[in-house]
Amino acid sequence: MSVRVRFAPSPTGYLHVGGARTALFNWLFARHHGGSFILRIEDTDRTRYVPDSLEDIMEGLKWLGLEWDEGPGVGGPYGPYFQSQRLELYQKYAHILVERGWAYKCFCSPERLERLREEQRRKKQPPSYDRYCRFLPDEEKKALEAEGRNYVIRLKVPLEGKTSFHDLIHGEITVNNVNIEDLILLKSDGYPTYHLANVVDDHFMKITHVMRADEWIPSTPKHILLYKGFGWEPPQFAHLPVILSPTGKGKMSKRKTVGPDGRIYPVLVREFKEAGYLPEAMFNFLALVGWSYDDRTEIMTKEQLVERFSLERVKSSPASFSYDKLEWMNGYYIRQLNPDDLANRLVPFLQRAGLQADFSKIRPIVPLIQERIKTLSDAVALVDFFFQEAISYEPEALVGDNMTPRESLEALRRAYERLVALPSFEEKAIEESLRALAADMGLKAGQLFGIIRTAVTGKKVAPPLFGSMAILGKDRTLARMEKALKLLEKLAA
RNA sequence: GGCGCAUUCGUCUAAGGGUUAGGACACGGGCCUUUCAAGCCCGUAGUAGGGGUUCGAGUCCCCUAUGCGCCA
Repeated sequence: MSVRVRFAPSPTGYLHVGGARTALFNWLFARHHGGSFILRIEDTDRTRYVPDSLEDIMEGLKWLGLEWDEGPGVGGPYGPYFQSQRLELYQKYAHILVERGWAYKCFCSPERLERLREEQRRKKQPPSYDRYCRFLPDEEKKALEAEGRNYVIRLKVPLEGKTSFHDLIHGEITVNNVNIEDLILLKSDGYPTYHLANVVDDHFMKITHVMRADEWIPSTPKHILLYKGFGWEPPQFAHLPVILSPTGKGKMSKRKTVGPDGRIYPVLVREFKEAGYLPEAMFNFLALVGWSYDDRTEIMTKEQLVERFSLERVKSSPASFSYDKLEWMNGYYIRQLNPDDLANRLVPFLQRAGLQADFSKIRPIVPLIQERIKTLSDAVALVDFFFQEAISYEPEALVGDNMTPRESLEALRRAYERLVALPSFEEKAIEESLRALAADMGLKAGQLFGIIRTAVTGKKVAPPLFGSMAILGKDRTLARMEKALKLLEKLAA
């Protein structure tokens, strides 16, 4: 039997890294086994619906390269893939369960349930339904139904015994049935709860492996009971470790975007994209959250990950999300890009920052910055001076290390004269000329170049100087130096 | 509160009962160097605590602690 797995998000929020990792593991598992990856939308909670979220989820998956074989947009033989379009199915099967004696109608009013909860709270008991309607005589039930009273359908959980299942990651998990309450399967408005819809869909969509986050472990025994009630073979379960925020406190998905240090920490896939992370780096990084290949291999292509992925090597303990490591890996992936590719990816980031950038202008700059950026957005602060007509900086920054303003002025003036006289404004020629000048003047290279760097780029930290000057061109370089000379004259006066 | 899951360097992880407990990120130092990076070399640092089982425990069992999650 071929492997069929699904990612089943609710359109109640944008795609976050936790969801993305779950989707990724499902996708890897499917591809590894030559099976199918299905996208199913669990949109039965109308109150929490977030309008853009469906699009965001699909875009996020596509950005990461997790294309689905069945689901929205592509269809498939087991649709529809929106739960809101399958309501009759859930209703039908809820009632089948009632007929089979595995579930019952519950007519308890919200008021009675509230009183019950109140009382349990007072007695410090765990709140749970007291199964009042489960033991209601048939005639009474019929009467209530004839009256037209609203009802929900609840699962008739065995009053004793244990329910257990084998988890592919955690091993045997067992709970006592007394700890499971008679959960609602079908609400009074005819909408299913998560549990019912999930089990019915997984069955009819022929899902073979359910891979989802750890937090669903406590629900799984309920699902097992449902499968039993229906007489269906349950799928295999694999509960993935949760992703914790970098502090290790709390789930990553609940983390706030702005950290205590004021920095922006993305949590949504779209935020990572906007921050300039590469999808291939995210893919590689996310694969390593809770899974590893061996004791040393970390950089892996998509193909290698598909080839190597296995559930046996998924950890059972939670992992906290390391922005440091992601940044490093993203930088690594950026360095591996071919320069044309990188230039293309940089364009939108520079344009969004207000720079008049296009491929032809950026391409020559790429070799100067490729190994200096960790995210695509890092490039902005490094290259803005290429695109601005006027650059600004503190005049004091023009003074060389261990030099006076007067000495700095002299050095810059002589540098200017040499550059004016240069027949070719090539990187190599510029460097040779200025190195010779430093030697002539008895200056350290860093002293002279530091002055020029500020004059030309307006920065203390910038891409390699001579290459930058060559790209900037003779006219613009000299104009900036003239401006700097004036500033230095004032300082030296 | 009840139930569940988890615990190896700061972080991510490796170690089919027997290794000087390995690698990566981060951090520190050095080399290279026009700044910053990148690259290379070196280093700091870990089996939560306590009991067992065993010739031998990071690895198996129990307890405690702590963290996380689920149910309201």
